[in-house]
Amino acid sequence: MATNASSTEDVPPEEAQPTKQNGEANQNNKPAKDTNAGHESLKYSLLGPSLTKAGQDSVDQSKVSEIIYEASKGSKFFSREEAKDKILTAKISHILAKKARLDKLDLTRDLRAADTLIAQLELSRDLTQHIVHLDCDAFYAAVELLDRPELADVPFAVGGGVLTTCNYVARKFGCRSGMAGFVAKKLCPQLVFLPLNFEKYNAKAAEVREVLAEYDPRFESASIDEAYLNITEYCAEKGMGPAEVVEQMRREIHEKTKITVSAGIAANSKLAKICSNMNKPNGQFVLPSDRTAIMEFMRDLPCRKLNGVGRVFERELAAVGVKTCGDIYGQRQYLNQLFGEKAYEFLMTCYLGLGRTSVQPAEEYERKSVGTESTFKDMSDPVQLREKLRWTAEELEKDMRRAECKGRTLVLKVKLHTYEVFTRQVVTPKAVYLADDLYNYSLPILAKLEQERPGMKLRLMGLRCTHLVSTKKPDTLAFFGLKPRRTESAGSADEQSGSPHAKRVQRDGEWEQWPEEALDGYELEMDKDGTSETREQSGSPFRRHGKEVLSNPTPKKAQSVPEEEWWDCPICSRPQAANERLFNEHIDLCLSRQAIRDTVQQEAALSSTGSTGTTPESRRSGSVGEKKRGRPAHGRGPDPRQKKLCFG
Amino acid sequence: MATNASSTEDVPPEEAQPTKQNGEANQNNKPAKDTNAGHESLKYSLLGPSLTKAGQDSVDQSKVSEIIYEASKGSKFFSREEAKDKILTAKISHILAKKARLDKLDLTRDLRAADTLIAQLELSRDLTQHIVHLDCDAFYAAVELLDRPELADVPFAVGGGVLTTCNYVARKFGCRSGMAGFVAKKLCPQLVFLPLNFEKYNAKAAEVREVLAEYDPRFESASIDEAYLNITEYCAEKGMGPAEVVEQMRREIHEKTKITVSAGIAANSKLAKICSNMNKPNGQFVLPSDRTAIMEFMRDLPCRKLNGVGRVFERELAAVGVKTCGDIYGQRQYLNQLFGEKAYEFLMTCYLGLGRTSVQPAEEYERKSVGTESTFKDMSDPVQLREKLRWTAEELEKDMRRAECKGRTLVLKVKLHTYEVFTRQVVTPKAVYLADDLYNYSLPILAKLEQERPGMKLRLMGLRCTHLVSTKKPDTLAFFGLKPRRTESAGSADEQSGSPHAKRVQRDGEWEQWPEEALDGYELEMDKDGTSETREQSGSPFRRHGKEVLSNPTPKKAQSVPEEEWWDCPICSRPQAANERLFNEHIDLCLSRQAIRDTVQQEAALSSTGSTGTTPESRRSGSVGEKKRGRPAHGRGPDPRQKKLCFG
DNA sequence: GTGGAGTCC
DNA sequence: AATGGGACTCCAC
DNA sequence: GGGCAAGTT
DNA sequence: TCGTAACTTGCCC
Ligand SMILES: Nc1ncnc2c1ncn2[C@H]1C[C@H](O)[C@@H](COP(=O)(O)OP(=O)(O)OP(=O)(O)O)O1
Ligand SMILES: Nc1ncnc2c1ncn2[C@H]1C[C@H](O)[C@@H](COP(=O)(O)OP(=O)(O)OP(=O)(O)O)O1
Ligand SMILES: [Mg+2]
Ligand SMILES: [Mg+2]
Repeated sequence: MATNASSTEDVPPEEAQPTKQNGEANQNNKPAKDTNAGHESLKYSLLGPSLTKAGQDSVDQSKVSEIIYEASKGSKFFSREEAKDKILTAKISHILAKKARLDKLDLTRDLRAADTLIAQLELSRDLTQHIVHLDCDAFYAAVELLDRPELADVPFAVGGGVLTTCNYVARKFGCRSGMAGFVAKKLCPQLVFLPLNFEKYNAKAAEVREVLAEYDPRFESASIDEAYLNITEYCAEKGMGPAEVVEQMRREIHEKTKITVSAGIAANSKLAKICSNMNKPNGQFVLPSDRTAIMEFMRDLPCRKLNGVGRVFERELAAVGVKTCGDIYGQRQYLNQLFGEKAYEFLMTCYLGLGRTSVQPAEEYERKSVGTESTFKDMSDPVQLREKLRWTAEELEKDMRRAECKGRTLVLKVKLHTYEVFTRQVVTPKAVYLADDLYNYSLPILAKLEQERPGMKLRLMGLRCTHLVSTKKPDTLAFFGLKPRRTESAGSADEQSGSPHAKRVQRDGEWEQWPEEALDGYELEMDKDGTSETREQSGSPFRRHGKEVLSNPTPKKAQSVPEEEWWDCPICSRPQAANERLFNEHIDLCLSRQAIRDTVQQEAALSSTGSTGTTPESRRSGSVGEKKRGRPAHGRGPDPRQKKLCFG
Repeated sequence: MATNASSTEDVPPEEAQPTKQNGEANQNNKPAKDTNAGHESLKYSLLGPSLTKAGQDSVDQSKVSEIIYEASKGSKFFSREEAKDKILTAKISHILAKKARLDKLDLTRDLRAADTLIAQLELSRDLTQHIVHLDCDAFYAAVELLDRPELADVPFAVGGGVLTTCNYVARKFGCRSGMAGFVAKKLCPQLVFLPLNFEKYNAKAAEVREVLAEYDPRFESASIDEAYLNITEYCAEKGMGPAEVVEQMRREIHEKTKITVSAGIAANSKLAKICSNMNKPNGQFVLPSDRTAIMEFMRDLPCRKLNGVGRVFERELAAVGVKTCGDIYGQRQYLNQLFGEKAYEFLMTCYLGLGRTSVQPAEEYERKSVGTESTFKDMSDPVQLREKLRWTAEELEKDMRRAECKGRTLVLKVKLHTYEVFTRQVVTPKAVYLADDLYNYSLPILAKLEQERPGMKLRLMGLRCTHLVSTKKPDTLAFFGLKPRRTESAGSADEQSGSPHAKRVQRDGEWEQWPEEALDGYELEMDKDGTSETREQSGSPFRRHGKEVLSNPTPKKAQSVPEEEWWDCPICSRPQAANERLFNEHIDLCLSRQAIRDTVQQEAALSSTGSTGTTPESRRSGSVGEKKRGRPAHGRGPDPRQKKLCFG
């Protein structure tokens, strides 16, 4: 139990700087402290990705770290982590070297560029909106607790092999999301394991959203247990303050759903997200919409708290002297060169505490991929692998049906027994979704992989479709503002096995049952003392905790919408609004689809604020919808839930 | 007469590289070749700014250079040029040093950024349009020749102190635009000097434009003697090829106006501009709208031929190994760091041979400044200087009346007897244009300047208004497409001495006569043997060869336009369309005028192609006007005549 | 925003 | 003896 | 566009 | 009890 300096807090270890001290150590030809220093960062890494985000601390991280380290030592997983840690350490010293070389250069240009950017960004600051980020407390655990009230005071976790979450009792022991079950058990031998019940979580999530819609009908579901709301309008109408509104909302959620939520209230979504973690669980935090208050808040905020900053980036930043967001300013002249344009701009907005002030329903975003993957016992037999691929393809077909789309490229993913991951993709001659197609097109690349590494032993296989084309009718949904969901899609346009199969049950995110594959059935039900050790079954078709795009529940009145006519694009076969000009525009667009897509994307990235790009979609907006200032009704933009490092 | 290597052609001298050779020379402590090397670049510089553009060569530049050098030697002007040359040489060695330091760095990121940019730009290539650049041959000279046919075969120039142009006979002697008269006389003792007659040039220019309107009613006047046309439509309608059309057009111009023009035909305006110089005079050149043809054309094109590349940039580029546009590619990883974002992007588009394919009438651009300046005998007496300032202010008032605008900031410019130039500006508490105001507001900054440099001796004084506010009614002119000019502006909105004084005579660019200031009258008429050396009088109110925005002549039918109503913005006092939404939008905008202006500007610069910014103006466009593909009816954009290095 | 430099006609 | 005038853009501060 | 690393829930 | 699954973005080649 090495009680080294600064290891009782969840702060990252100091980077071993190539200083004189280190040089001296090398002179001795004996890296005395190096073994230890190596452990430092590795141990920190082993703490897992969800470290600071979990909210509750007051845990002796050094003990936790030690236990995890001991539990992990020697495993293949550990080796892999070790290797990655080495690589990262090398990468960081490379960064530092580059910074040193950069220092010899004249950086005034970069400095001024940064200041210009800051000034420009500052102009875009909007403090007029009240954005709320809501996050359910220990969500899966909370849901499970409703059915198992006796677990209220005992530490328990949801998920077996890896914890998806655990209750706050368990967190006191150091248990966290993403932690291996057996490690958690070491940390907390009394820990109870519960299996996953996605239906329940989805149903509960729907209940919560039901309440949210009253406060902002255009709220944005950011994940199964999170949402953003813009309550500016609500506050104005009701003559209430934001904190007051959120208290009421949280009370109402608690009453109606019996679960507790935490909330952050701030001028933009990035800040709100950070704030929702401040008073977890069952609390809320208001960051005043005041420039200096925001700047001070950011100044002392550890970078790791930022939404796009994980273990790796945290270490890299710390190495160049950036630990808090306030530190960013002092290093602004390096950041572009060291970390690239995107990260640089992201960090700038973070330093300033800027973020999105728009909030848009999830169904206005375009899903970009559908996939499935599973872990299994090490496998190298080619026949078995083909069986597994077949099975994976069938799983994927189900998901594709549910998603109502096909894919034009197929990605095969494998993880070796060493935890090395490889992916290989093919573009299919046509958009596919049937298991047969998925299998037949992915088989060759699996074969090629086998050839590349003969006798490879797999622990995971996955398939994913990208370059999706929707088979849903309401492709242009967003153009006309929030259209109610009952499209029912009696489509004849894309007859190719049109799968009018997927009917959604209203508002609980369920769908018609698919024939449950009878499989390696571990239908485990863990008892409370956690003795019956069963492998988690993650192959259930209800395992979704990924992308499930549901309409926001309509709060009161259902608005009526005229029945539109649709024309199908001969190129992409997506239905289009029956308007000649628009249709032609779309075809033009489609003809150089990818090219234009890339261009637009890059442009959007370049021009940070306001400018709307050139797609016909964006051209269309502006005539209908909310005229609420600062909350324009966007057409399908990028997915704001994702923490793209880009501001906006 | 030093006949040094490579001095018989108009190529710039080699930069004295800081190579070993140079280092050795320094060891000798005797810069043996340095004196010579210094002369090289200085002589080249003395050749004047309009070197390669003049078109005709086959002149022994070494002789010319030598004569100019000898004629200039010892003058204050020469000293100043010498000093500037030194500074530039130093700057270039600084650039080279930076490049060397850059070489120690990892430039793969910059390299890839450049390649990405190239790819992106390539996507925007539009080869579908036929753009023509027309340029009158030796324009002023050609116009003068019509009245003096006996000068056909004798070398003559227009303008006294400095030649504005000269005929092609004179050019054989090395005479050029911008050359000092006395120098030209040394080069060509027989040279005849003619005084300027701006009325004639403007009238003739209008005649030419009359013809142009038949071929493209939306042609763009780029200067008094140049225009861009998009003849794609015309070609299609008439079933003629571009070369054929342009031949016909040039023939027609020659028949109707008796002057000859040269033309370049290419896929975009940048290329067309270059091409119009290829077969001057009275010739045309077609660059095939074929990617590889264009790339090859650019590959061997000296950078100096590019519209934004002058003497200085040419030398800087040559120093880093970029002499032709093809050379740009090899150095692309350095260009951003060495020359800045704008120059970098500009050079990239040049390497690719890309440029604007849009052409828009001049009246759709917004003038940004109005000014006047004049050179005089060295003057340091404060009283005289005040008189001069007073006179300048009065000149400016006239120009402001003609321009129908006021200015919110005032720029005083002085040139010392040493040719050093200084400017000082003030923002006026309100928009001004009256001579009294101009004088009273600029006097303090003149005084301050006098204080800064006691006893300063001036050779030039100028005043310029910027941040203009128009007092014309049709502020929103561009929104409704090309509106005919007869606005007549019986304005009552801005009553403050509304100056309904400026009435324009139709289509010849003249305006009502202002009381001619009786001044130091040198009403010179030079005789053909050029013995009577008189100082050019440039103070005439008809001296305009600057910005005179005239409507394109309407080719056949005059379109009728409904009489609009105008509301005046309480902030900027500019008239606005009488539409409540638009008006409110405008006011919002005005309230944070500068801030937003800057933002938009920067954004426009950032997002290179297509994206349209966020001003209400730009939002408005798109519903009316040409639906011609690739020729969108723009709202007031930036002035494309100006060679901003930005691609667009 | 200010001042200087470069560019073009 | 002696080197223009109007306008615009970009950059560094 | 392919492959991979990183981040988030 | 034996280190998840689904999804996105960004960088590099
Ligand atoms: N690494 C993970 N893998 C799979 N599922 C996860 C993972 N992390 C979280 N989840 C699931 C389970 C969580 O209950 C749910 C919401 O996550 P999150 O909000 O981050 O934590 P939490 O709601 O469980 O606790 P809290 O928000 O109180 O910290 O998402
Ligand atoms: N410094 C200057 N350089 C060039 N032209 C100038 C200058 N000052 C005034 N002008 C006027 C006179 C020109 O006739 C007119 C058009 O210029 P420009 O087209 O460049 O040359 P040009 O028409 O005289 O000859 P050409 O086009 O045949 O080379 O602009
Ligand atoms: Mg949560
Ligand atoms: Mg000309």
